[in-house]
Amino acid sequence: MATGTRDRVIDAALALFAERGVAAVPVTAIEAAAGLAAGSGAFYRHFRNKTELVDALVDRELARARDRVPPARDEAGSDATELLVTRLRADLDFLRELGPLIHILVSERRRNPELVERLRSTAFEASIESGMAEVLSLAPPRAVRDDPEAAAQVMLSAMVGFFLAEEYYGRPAGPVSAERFARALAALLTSGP
Amino acid sequence: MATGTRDRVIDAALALFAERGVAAVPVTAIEAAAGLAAGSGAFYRHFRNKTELVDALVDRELARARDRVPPARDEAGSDATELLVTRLRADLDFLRELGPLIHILVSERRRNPELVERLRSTAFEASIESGMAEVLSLAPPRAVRDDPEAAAQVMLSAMVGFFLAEEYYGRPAGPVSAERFARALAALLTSGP
DNA sequence: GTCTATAGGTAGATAGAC
DNA sequence: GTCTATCTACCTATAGAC
Repeated sequence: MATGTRDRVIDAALALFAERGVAAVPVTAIEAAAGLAAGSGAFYRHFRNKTELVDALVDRELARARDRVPPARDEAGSDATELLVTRLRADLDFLRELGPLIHILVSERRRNPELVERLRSTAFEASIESGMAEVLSLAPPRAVRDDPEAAAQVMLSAMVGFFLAEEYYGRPAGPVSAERFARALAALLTSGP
Repeated sequence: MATGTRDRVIDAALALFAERGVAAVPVTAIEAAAGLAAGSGAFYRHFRNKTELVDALVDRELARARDRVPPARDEAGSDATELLVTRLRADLDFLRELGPLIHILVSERRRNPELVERLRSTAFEASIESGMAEVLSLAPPRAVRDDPEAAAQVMLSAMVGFFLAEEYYGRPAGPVSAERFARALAALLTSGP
């Protein structure tokens, strides 16, 4: 059916865009990957053009990310550092799931600045806010209490920086594993006077 | 003279690539920006093709970055946190200077994986190493002493994450300024038991 | 080395049969 | 809705005069 094909096209495009970049994937390749004849204009029965496909793809994937249910946290028998390590690991897994979408958003930022602003004013600010609440709930050291908002941005920036290094280099960029990284970050944010 | 034009072409390309992305800039636009007639093949007297231009550009800019002389640090009357804040601010300025090159490297990573690996095994690992030495020299808290390598990667990741958010969003992404950010990060890395 | 002119290729998008 | 066929636009790269 029609809607089935439309979603197959989006699925195919998502995989191809993540692997090669939006600009480098011709519509014909998307058609082929979606089970349509390459070079037939079948694609254009579902999207006016490639730009509209990217918009639909980003909308669909952002909505999917927004609807994600955060895992309930199990506080039994854990100290503040352990609780934060658990959260950071979950956040990193979430970032990894979003990897393909993130690459597309980065490469499309010039074509769609309005989307960038939407993302900043929702995802970014919400992350700072929830990070601040989380870290303040964990008996934080003075360096965090002095400026919780800045500490939350340090936490978010470190996570994003670690994730992007992993993605960019195609593997852990150095000898520090995700586990070790999360533990070091959590220790900095929860230990001290 | 010949070499003069070649460098003008690289300069023009660097600016255009940073602004629009490598793939979106036709050779004709580079010619125009370099003071050559658009559509004349004058470009091809200096580079075999666009790929070779990108390679030359990246080589030149990486060498320029490598040859940068780090500013001597003035330790008079400063405590550990202040010293680190100063270093972090200088590092952020350096990242900002490298902005155009970084965008190009990111967008070209699929076309030139060998360059990515060269960058990882030199710039990334050197940054961790020097960051580790720096932070250990500043009477660090236990969280840093426990795993200095991981703490150094937290520092590097936070800096890169902050910088990239600024670049991606086209302005400071949140209410936390670079100054506040550097101060919070330095406090986390130098205060505590 | 730079120009005018152009060949040749690739990708976006449409027309019309089925 | 999907196909075959094709039109158009743009871009890379070359030829040959100056």
